[in-house]
Amino acid sequence: MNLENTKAQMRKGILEFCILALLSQKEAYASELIQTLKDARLLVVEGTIYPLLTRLKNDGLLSYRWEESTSGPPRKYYLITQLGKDFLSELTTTWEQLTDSVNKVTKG
Amino acid sequence: MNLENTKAQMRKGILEFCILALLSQKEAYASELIQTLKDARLLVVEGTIYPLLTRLKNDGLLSYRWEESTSGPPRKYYLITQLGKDFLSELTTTWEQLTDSVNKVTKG
DNA sequence: AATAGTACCATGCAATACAAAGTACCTGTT
DNA sequence: AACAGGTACTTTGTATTGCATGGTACTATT
Repeated sequence: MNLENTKAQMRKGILEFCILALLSQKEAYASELIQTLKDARLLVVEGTIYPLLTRLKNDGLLSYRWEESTSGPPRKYYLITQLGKDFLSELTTTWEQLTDSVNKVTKG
Repeated sequence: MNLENTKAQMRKGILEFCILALLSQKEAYASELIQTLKDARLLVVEGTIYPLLTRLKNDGLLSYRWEESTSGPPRKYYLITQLGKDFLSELTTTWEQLTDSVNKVTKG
């Protein structure tokens, strides 16, 4: 039994929620999202976020546009779609219910 | 993209936490735990909880004892161990930090 | 041209929730 | 005693996801 592993498991599923939430506030590219999440103590790495962004895009929740950068290769800015906003709304409810349930159960 | 699937992913890792928390309050057998979690709107099924309980037992976080029932087959009552209590304490901290981080990120 | 930094992408593995099917025990009815 | 129904525990296989790892490509600086 490994605490780090359990932490990783707890993170499962919430990244999708966090990323949609962040992109609903402001468009961003992958490295930017990683830094934002890192600042909030939510560790994410490239190998996690790139496939996730691609999946969300393929499902129509996100779109993207390329933008040149003055300090490196071009960046892929992701934007949330209307479908993404709708889904985010449902995820918000789900998250609230989940935390409520967990708190009830674990605080006896 | 499926909401039910995402909900299931969000549940990942927290069941371990919930079960340890419930067993720290009172010993219980699997069907009893399923009912308790169901009442708290945390759906769990047999195929999920039995392997989980076995895993927690194998890792020394739980122990169990058999008890005869007057209305069916014998029941396997699980009890939390000291190691389980220590682990639960760490999971509690992890959960609090995680929800705090998610709320900060998603509430912009 | 060589290096360092930034950004994106692909592959393979490990862990877990769940569906589904199966085993076993007990009680009550016929 | 045989059967049906309910309760409880177990096993197997699948899908999904987070992550480690390695790779590609572009830019700027030296």
